[in-house]
Amino acid sequence: MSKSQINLPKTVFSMKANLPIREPEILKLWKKIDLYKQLRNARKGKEKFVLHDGPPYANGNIHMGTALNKILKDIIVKFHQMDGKDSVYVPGWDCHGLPIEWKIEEEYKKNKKNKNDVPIVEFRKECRTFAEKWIEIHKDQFKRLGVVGDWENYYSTMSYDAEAQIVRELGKFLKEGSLYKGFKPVLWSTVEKTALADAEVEYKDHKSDTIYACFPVKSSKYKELNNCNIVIWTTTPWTIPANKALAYNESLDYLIIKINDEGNFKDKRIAIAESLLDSVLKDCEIKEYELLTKFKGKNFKDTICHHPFFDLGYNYEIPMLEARFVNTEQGTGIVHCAPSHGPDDFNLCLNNGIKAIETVDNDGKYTKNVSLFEGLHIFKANPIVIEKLKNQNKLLSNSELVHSYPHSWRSKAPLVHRATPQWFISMESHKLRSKALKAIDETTFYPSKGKERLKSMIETRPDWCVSRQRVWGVPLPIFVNKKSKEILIDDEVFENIAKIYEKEGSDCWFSDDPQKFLGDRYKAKDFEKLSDIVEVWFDSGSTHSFVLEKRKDLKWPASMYLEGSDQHRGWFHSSLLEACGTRGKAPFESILSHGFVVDGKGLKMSKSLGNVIAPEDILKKYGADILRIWVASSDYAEDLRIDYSILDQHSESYRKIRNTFRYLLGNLNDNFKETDLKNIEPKKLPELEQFMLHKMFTLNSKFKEYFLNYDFHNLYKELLNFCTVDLSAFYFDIRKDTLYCDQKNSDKRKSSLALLDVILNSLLKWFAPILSFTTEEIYQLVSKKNKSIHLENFLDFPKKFENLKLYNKWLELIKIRNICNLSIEEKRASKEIGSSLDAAIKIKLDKSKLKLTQGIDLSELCITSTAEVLENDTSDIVVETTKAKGNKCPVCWKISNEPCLRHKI
RNA sequence: GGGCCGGUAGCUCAGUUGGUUAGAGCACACCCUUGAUAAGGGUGGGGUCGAAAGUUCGAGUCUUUCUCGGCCCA
Repeated sequence: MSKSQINLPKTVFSMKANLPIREPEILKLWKKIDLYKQLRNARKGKEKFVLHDGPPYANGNIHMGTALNKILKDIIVKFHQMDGKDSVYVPGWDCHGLPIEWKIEEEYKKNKKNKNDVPIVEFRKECRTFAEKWIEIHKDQFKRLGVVGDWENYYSTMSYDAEAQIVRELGKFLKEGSLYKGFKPVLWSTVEKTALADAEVEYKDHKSDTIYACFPVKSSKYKELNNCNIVIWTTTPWTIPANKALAYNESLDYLIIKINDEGNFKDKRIAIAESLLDSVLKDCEIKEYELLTKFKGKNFKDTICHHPFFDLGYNYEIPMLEARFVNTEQGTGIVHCAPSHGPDDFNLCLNNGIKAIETVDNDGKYTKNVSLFEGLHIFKANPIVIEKLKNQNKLLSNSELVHSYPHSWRSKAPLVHRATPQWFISMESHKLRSKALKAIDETTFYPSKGKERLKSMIETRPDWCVSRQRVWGVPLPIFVNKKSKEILIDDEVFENIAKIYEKEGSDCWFSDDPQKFLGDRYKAKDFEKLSDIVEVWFDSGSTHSFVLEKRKDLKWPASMYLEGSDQHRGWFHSSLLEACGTRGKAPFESILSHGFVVDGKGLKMSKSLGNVIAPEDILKKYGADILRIWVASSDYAEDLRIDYSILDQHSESYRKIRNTFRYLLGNLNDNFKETDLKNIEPKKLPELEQFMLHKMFTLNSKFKEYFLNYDFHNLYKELLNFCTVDLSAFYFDIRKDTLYCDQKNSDKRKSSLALLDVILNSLLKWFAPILSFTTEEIYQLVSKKNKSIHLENFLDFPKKFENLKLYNKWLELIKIRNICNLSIEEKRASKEIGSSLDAAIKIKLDKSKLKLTQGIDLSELCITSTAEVLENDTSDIVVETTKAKGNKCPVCWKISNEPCLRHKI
């Protein structure tokens, strides 16, 4: 009977979210209305915010890191869009490179097909098809996360115009003269037959053969060294045939000892570092010896040795060279140098006029430059080197050592340093380093620590090696004159190549007549055409040139680059260098870097630990909005933890938010009236509503500040607390009585409904960038405009909502309310009352507080049947709770001796 | 092995220039409600701030060492 008299909430908005089912339907809607196009139209001519997408590699399913990255991007893009900007997002993919080549080769192996039998062009086509396949898969996976972007017109590094522009960019470096041919050892995989990029190298334990070998002194200015043997220690015996020098440190102390043990080395004199004496004696099992001389390293100057294989035809001089990198951590204090097989060796020898030569070929076999070993694979050479040293009586001892050693991340095979011709961009010749450092200073970093990280890398990095000896990439557009050995530098030729690529892609470089690229002014027979390709970091480092600059809907530089913190050495780094080299400026105004996704304990996800969570699992179990909450609520400046208990927690928060919306919709009966906030006159509303408007005004200010600083975890927390603390436990709870039990047209009820409208509107917009699906679900329900929530703007809260004086007064009232709650709870605990409406409270306040309560119904505020306010002598707030006496109104359940004023029965 | 960053209640996070008994929400426990109901309200128990030492009248906040974790590099 009484239920018919009250206004209970009614809405079609269900409590159960069912996101995994509902979200795909919303995706269909976005597709149907072509949301991205509408977003662009809605902001035509407005200030642009361009978040330039760092291209993921088109290979394999997305993981949590990718999902985090895309969601974070999407949240930021949506924030700026709702802030009134033309917030453009063009997704892209990185397509060239080794991992895809490797996949195709794997397939060949499965099908017993030999890669060398396949024409390059055909192989490249397969790579392209492979990348295309994964782009499509990625696209669907990213869309499912709620990411809105120009999916139809995405960019890729393998598109013809991208390949063409990459050639133009390289042309700029060539023309400038900062791209040069160098020759140096690079980490080489004899399995993949390629040089490896830094990012492709992983260090793990490896068992190496170790040897102590003797280099007899041929001549020395320091007479004590004559007839002496210089002892070296190495973990790579196979590099001994390539030895060209020995290195010492002039500041170290060295010893000459005479071995007295019986055997092949009896009476032999050896030189080693003093501090390594004990370990050498132990390793070489030298028991009896005589200390002859102690001397400073500088005495090694101008000493010449013989190669241990001198008698086997290695009859050249081995000079001893001073080097600072020699230390006494391990070995003998003298280091054997093979300029073809180590960067330190290479540089030291280069500075002393000893050139590196090709000693090992692509397959890892010794070349004809290495006598006795030609054709032998280096990984099979150690025993032979050891055998020959033994035969020559130059081997003091040999053993094995497990140590950290570079391996290929793909094949897991150990790598070697091997001298190869390579192409470099100089950091110094055209001041690239200083240009880049200046550009970093002009960039805003979120978090700020990113600036130092990138800076210190640029400060110390060597020249940029941009060549790779592979096939799936953009060919280096280089012709070398056969006679003069000079590089052909001609804008017309570069542009001709670019034009050709724009039409047909870069495959033709490998198949067509070179004359096609040279044009009429040069003769193909005069030039050697390079077959190297450009390393992929140059590809992605050039995206700004073929995406930001070329597309009319974008701008250069981008407003923001956003990637994982590893990209300080990756995309941030290569983009910075490429743009500074070609344009003198960074291609970005700001950089946002985020941490890595780790498990609930802070450990990295790995198959072996079994702690891997895939985005797909989360979408199936929770839905994208929960994942988006996880992104928004985590502090991306650090690593981001995730596991199912964390997701459960966010899932609970989501329900709280959803029920907040449900309460609003229910009381509004799904009739949302969009009111212009400017038309609301706070002074005409009850104080409680005024208080809430002030709250929302300040919340909105904080919201703006947080979002402009990309401080989402604090922003989300603020919104969540508003829902739980200010709405659910306070405003909603108090206003239930009015909303349910007042006459439909009572002023107070109408005021409250008006506020509910404002709250609903605000929450929808505040949450839209994060809860993209749920806010859309609600907006479709209540908006009569048939348009997406994401097309809306954030609300502008008029200054008149701010009322600090009233706010402070109400903070005092809330303090009183809290004390009342304590008192009521006591009576509840002792079972005297149950519901707070069973209570009648007496509140004793001092004069000043008493004054505050004038015109305030504290029974309404505390949700009790009655509240009596009395004056107190002290400043204490004293509350006394008793069981309310009288009759319970069957409608509003308030207990009173008087008949209910609102509900006359 | 080196460089950088980080370790605050079970969880996600606040803690301004070092200064009173370290905060919030969630989770948990108990109670109430049954007119937001696989909802809602109230109350409460949880940290000594990764560990140790030091500087200081006073340190989560500064220094050093150690430890654990992450990223990068070798």
